[in-house]
Amino acid sequence: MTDYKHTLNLPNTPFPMRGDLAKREPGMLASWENQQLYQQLRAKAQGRPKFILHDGPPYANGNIHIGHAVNKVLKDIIVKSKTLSGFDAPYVPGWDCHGLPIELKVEEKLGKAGDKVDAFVFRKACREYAAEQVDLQRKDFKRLGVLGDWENPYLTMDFQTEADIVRALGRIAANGHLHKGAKPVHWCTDCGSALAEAEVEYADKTSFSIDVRFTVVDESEWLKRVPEAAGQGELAVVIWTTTPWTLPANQAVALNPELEYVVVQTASERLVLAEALHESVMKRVDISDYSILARCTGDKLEGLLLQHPFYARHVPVILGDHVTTEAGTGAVHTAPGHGQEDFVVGQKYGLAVDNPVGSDGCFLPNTELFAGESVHKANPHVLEVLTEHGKLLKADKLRHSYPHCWRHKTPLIFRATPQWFISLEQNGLRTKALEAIQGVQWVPDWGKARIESMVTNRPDWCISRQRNWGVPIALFIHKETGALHPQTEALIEAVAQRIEREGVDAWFRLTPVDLLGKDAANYDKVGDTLDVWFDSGVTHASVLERRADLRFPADVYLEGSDQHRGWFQSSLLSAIGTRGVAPYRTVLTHGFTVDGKGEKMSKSKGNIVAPQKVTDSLGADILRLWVASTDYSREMSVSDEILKRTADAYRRIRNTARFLLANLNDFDPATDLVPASEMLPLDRWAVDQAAQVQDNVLAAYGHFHFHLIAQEVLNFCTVELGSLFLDITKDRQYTMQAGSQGRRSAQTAAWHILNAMVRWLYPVLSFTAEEIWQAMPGKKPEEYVLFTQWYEGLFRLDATDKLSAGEWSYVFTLRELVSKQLEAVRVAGQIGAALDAEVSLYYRKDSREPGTDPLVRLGDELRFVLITSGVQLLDLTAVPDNAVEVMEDVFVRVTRSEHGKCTRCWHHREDVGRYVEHPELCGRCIDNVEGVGEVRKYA
RNA sequence: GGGUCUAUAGCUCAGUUGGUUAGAGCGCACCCCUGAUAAGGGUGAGGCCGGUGGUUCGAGUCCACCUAGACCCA
Repeated sequence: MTDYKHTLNLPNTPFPMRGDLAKREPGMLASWENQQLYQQLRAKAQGRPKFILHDGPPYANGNIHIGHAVNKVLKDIIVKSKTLSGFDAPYVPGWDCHGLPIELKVEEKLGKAGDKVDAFVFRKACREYAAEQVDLQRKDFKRLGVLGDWENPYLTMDFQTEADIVRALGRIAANGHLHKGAKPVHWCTDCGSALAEAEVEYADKTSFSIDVRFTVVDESEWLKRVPEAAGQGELAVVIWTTTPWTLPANQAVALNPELEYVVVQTASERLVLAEALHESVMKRVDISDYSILARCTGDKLEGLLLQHPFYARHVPVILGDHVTTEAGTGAVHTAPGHGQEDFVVGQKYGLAVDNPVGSDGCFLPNTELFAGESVHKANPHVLEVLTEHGKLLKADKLRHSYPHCWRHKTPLIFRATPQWFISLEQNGLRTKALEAIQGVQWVPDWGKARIESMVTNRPDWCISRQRNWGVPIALFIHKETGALHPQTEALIEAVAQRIEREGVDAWFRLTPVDLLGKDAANYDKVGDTLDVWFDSGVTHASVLERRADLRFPADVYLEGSDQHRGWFQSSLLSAIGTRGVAPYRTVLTHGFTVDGKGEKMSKSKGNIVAPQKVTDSLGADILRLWVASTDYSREMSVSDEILKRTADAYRRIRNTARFLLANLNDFDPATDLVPASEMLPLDRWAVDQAAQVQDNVLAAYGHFHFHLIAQEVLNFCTVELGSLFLDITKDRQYTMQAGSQGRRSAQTAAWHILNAMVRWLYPVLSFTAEEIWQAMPGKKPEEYVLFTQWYEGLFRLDATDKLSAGEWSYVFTLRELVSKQLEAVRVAGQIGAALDAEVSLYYRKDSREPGTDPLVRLGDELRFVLITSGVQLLDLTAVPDNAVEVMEDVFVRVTRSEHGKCTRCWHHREDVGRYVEHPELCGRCIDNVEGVGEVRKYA
């Protein structure tokens, strides 16, 4: 048997079937870095319209987790797709570098600042620690294939940035949003200091548990609202508390507006309690003989006045959702100076934030009855006083979980201390922010309602921290009046200039005389630092406005859904507070990453997927494809199975590209490209399909619907290419003469498709797309995919085409039906490959006029479309018994071909064996091997 | 406990303004090919559309409640 294999144009490519991504991606990254891909791109994109995605800074502590990876990859996809859309889309990554978590890490090594170590030394160590963390995280982010200005990121601890943060504070003050107030914080009386949340630990403690009467001041007012409450003895609302020492600071009693309350008549008095709790309370206070006089919901009682149990003052009934029926009486003693919830509800009602307790935990000298007593020891005295006034209904002890100092292990108290706030009301910040929210596009749209309700309900923003590692609240306040220095704006600028040179230490080093001269004696230098949310919140000023490659406002902010409370809000409020407009045009949100069951990841569950592990085993492109395949607007599930499916999809896409490349191995677009008008109809159809896919892909990139892209491209690879175009054109690719029009036409289609596809893929599969690009034949218009824009060489079928899109669709439907019949015959053992078979189609003769019937037009070439050795078109009247009706009045009969098999093209043809020179070939192949070559008109 | 959101085949996702037997790709099973070969082609089996009520001639789509999960609060 003669070997004709060398006469075929078989596919060939060095592009490997397996990506080996984990091993090869790092090399590609190194090469891009050497070539300064990002910097080159910036130069190329100079002058194009800008698209600014502003990076929300991750906190510079700890390894990156899968949520970070999702966030950065999504940003990268956006930046790259916008670049391919013709924008100049810079990406400047950032880090959040100040704050408590870093301080705590440094404390572990050095001890507390001002205690074991000097504050300046401490801050230096913090700066060094943060820089190390930035390096670690940067390495992991880069490994994901995220392209950006990694050598020149923004850090909130850059001197320039620190200075700009102070300036932003100055603008907020100048615009009248700053105010000084008090707020309850966890306070350790042994430390003499506030504690952060992370320094608080919970332990069991035995406390007093008391029920106290708050007697109604004016019973007639009460009866107007609840007439049935008329009865015997005093009328009192009962509260329950475990901290008797907070009663001197009481300012109100809170009820739940929707909860049902009852007035209970006992032998001697009337008590107001929550309906749901009255039985347990009456049992606790040992009263069994009682009846219910009246009932009403809490909202009916708002504003009524009660008598403070031992001071000569009246306190109001207020309403709050925080009141529950879990414990107590359903009426909550409210001391805004001693409780977080009390403080918040107190702000709503304008209650005084009274704090009669000093930093040493003793009542201040002017505290009536209790002056000088330690709060830890005052409880029995409070009980005595209550008893004297006849207000103590019941006293008991209770063991419960209570916050303690992590160092001293002593119980903490809540104590209001002076703090700086950005006021939501005093200069209309809330109203302006709510207005600005209307002008921003929120994606998904429920993000708008979410931030709206948060801005509507949030209390003033407490921006001060009593900490060392942070940007200072660089203000001077008058020793007597507490007012800001009249020259605050100028002073802030002077301080900012020093910070620009020396960092935040400049402030801590500064003595007031340096700036204020002899006026210094009248002013105090504020020692607090800023909440780190302020640092990151004002990056619209310290980064967007400051850097020449960026601009304010950003087009897009993109973060996890938790940032409606965090960065989206801190950025909005600070931008409104400094310049009156929102810092972003669009806010995109992504969901959190969960496991395969939809549950959150945790060490204890052992369901954590680490991005480093994925990149080191499957590769970054697989991780990126997973991100792109997942609908990020809800929770994003990852598991081993999901990643395995993702890797499957990747292989399909990769192999499709590989096969396209393999068929283009001898193709030079400069000389071999067939003009669109001269391409074969099937090839034009394939390009038309690609054009449709491109429309969808570009629309999806535009709407940030990346998961549709992954589906679209995979489907295209599988169906239009794998099942149809590539399978059908193999015959032409392999058997026709290398330079024939039929083969060059197929290659031209493959060329167009590959050019389009490599760009669709790039934003997601950056490594693989670049690898494809490098493997493509011909002279490239650009060295890197990212330097190009979406491919414009695709086209749609039009009226001049020999077969319309609808006709192709009909042909392929018929092909599917024929396949089913082929399968039946194959399973029956009569054929193996489809080329072993011949097909007869029976249908109405009147429907197959040469001009109207696409099958008749295809003629003999229909056999190539069906990949069978022969096709006969016959009239319905001739249909034999063994034909199968596959659609109405269309019958198919599949038979095994009786002809010899051409060893070259594998078709079974009548003329095989007829030619002496080549007894194993069909006439078509002989023509292709040594004649002028076959001509194809359609497929 | 409150607010916001989610729930469609084993997996990832489509399902227009409510309208026929709920779709795709992957995976799975089986068959074929061996000139894409740790590839490729074909056929097929998989869904009480989270649950229960309701509105409607008609509900995966609208409403209420419930369950599970996520985020933010408390």
